Formats: sequence, C-alpha cells, structure tokens
Amino acid sequence: MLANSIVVLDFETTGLSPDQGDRAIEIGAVKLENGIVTDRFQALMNPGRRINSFIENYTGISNTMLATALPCAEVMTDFADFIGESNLLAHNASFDSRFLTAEFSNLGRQVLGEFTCSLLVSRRIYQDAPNHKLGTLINYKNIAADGSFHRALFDAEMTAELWLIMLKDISERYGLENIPFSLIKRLTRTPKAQIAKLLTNYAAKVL
DNA sequence: TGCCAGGCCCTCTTTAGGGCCTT
Repeated sequence: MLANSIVVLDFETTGLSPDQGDRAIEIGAVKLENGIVTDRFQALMNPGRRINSFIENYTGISNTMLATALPCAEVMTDFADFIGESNLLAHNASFDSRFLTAEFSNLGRQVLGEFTCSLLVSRRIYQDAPNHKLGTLINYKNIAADGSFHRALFDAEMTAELWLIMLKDISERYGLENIPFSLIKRLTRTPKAQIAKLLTNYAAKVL
C-alpha cells in the first residue's frame, strides 16, 4: 500500500457513540492517489440487532437491508485490508475515527494511518460558509451532487470532491504547488486567526 | 435512581457554558 495515498471514508451507524454500544451499519470509502480516485469500497454490515426508525429514516438503510448483510467483523476485516497504511480523511473525523477504532478493536486490528478532518479545514478556510455541514459545503462550492446524502459511499465521494477543491483553494490563495498531509495536520491544529500567517510563512519557505 | 457522546471552538473564558458537527 502506498504510504502517500489517502482514504476518504464515511460510516453510517446505529447511533453516535461506540462507547454506548453503537455499531457501524455501512462503510463507504474512496482512495485518492495524486488527486484521483483510484479505488472504492462500500458495504452494508449487520450490527446484530435492529436499528431504530430514526436511523432508518435518516440513512434510508432498513432492517430488511441489514438482515442479509455480512456481519461487521467480516466487512471490517476486508476494509482493514483496503485501507492498509493509508492516511485517512473524514468530515468530522473524530466521529468516524471513534467507530473505526472500535470496530478494528473488535478484530484485534489497529488503525495504522493518520486521520485528518475536512470539517476542521473547512471551518478555517471557508469562514463565509452558511455552516460547515457536508451538504451545505457541497452546495457552497457548487459541487454536483447526484445521489443521496447520509449513505456512506456517496458521502465519502462528496467529501473527497470537497477535499480536492479545498486543497486547490488553499493552493491558489497562498501560491502553493503542493500541500503535504503534514501541513494540513498543522493547519487543523492552528487557530483560525493564525491560518493566514501559517500558510504565508510556509509558502515563503517553499518558494 | 438517573443519566446517557465527544471533540472543537467561541466567548460575556480558563473556578464555564453552549453551539456545531457526526449517526
């Protein structure tokens, strides 16, 4: 697995907290290499119990659909092989990171790559956006969205497209040709008021 | 019994509270 690839992922789940017993019910992901989608992963998974009507309505995933899905363990084993050592990206990564860690923990596997978060980046570079929900940002950046939000693969695809546009916008705004993953990690840890200074100084060193 | 997420981020802040995001 190439260390410089990034896997953009999204979980649909039974609820908000694996610590409260919630489980994954769908994983969707796209692999980006040099700004191009080179692979995709999508699977429903059976969490071993019924999901409530809020989740059915929110995701469009029904108990009937999950009844014939493979168990979480089988799906997540395949997904662990899919992501390998790739770095990882999600919109509000703290949420997906918790579920990925919890599901991997059940398998005795570990998350090997580093996570970063498109929500934290968008709050820093799109301060004029109405809000920073994924759907709002897709509309804000005029990204064509032909599919259903709150399904894992579609949300992962949309997050990947948003990600590439954010990188392009940062590049153009600060005159950078390449934006390494390490710079994005620094950006997400930097207060909004210091973002311009961080990127301007970085550009001055590179050029 | 009663309660039940958690991390980020702002502000009327740090001896705290509440909105935003994810399902």
